[in-house]
Amino acid sequence: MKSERPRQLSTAEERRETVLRTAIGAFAARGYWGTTTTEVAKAAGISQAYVYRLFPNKELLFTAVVEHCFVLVRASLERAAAEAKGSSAEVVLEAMGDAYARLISDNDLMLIQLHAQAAAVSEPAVREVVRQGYARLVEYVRGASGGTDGEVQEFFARGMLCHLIVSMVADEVDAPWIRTLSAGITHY
Amino acid sequence: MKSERPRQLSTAEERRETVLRTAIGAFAARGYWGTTTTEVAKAAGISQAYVYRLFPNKELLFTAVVEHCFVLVRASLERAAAEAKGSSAEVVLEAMGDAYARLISDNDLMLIQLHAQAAAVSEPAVREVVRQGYARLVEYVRGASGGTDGEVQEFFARGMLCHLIVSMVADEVDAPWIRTLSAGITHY
DNA sequence: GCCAAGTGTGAGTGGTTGACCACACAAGGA
DNA sequence: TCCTTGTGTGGTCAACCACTCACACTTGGC
Repeated sequence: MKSERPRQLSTAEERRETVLRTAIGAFAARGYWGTTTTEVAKAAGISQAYVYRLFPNKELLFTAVVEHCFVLVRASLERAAAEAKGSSAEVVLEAMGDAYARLISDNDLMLIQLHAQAAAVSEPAVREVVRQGYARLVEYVRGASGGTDGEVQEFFARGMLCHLIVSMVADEVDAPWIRTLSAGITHY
Repeated sequence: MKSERPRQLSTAEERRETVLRTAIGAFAARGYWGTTTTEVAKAAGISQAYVYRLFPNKELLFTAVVEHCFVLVRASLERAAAEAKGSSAEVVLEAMGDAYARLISDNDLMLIQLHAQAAAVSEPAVREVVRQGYARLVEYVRGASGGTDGEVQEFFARGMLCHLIVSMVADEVDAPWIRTLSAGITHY
């Protein structure tokens, strides 16, 4: 017979997905080295020991989270590109930029990208995931928009500028230099 | 009588400067949370205990290093702007970009900026230094180049793109997406 | 030579971290 | 009912971290 609640315990796979989702918020604040596995466990509502049942070690946990974020970003761009299909490269890129702005309105997605970049410097496994992530992203943006190399490059340059603005919590500051940096960058 | 070597011990001020200089290399790899004060001490050739005589705590040590890096970057841009004085905004900005490319050819300067950005997210003291640093940088670039808001913005956007390229150690990879991202970015 | 001020370190301290393991409990088929 | 398989945790541990302190050595003025 089927019980009322489908299950009392989750399957390991379900738990892994929960951890992946909630760990974004945990790692977003202090990145790879500054975030403890206990914090990740608390965010997922499980014990710290169980984190190590689901992931072999901290590095693979982090790389899985980063990979998951890249998937989310790509999915968001795909939706935007689908809606703007058939338009000029400029319009498609603008739609993608807008989708990105919406996606990261809670900032955590973007902060993971920033922290992944920082960790990539000295952690080869993270570097590989970041490379793969941007490789697919760049090729997807190029293909879906049909933009030139220059347009695609500028698309990502603006994305990186977003990281800077968010990491400085620029919306707390009102000054000419901030307005210059964030000109034309939508903020939801 | 005057001894052969002017001094056997350094003054505290000299030591502080040594630490500031050498700590750039130490923090460049793993950033604020991933770098231990022991590593900083080793890079400076002093004991870990003495680091704490020269700086009250790790946070103020790191912010001092970040501040020092901003000073170096600004000085480099100033030299470039002085040489290109009187030219059009485009030429001055190009000279500055080239100077920046030369300055960070060893990558450590840039990596400190990246790690400072990452730490700024959750460390208010670091955030303040980063804000101040970019505030002066943006205003200086605007003033010295006479460029429009858009030109200045693009100048910094390209700088951020540099951070991404360096953090991924992109020069190890040869692929279309890498060439798209790093098109026109000088590499010494 | 003496002494006060400054430079520098070895040897810790308390607290935290990533990782591990024995064990308890739930599920569900035989 | 029993028993295998899988879910989940408390308790622990060695290693490590930021930070401290007592103490030794140098310097330079007298």
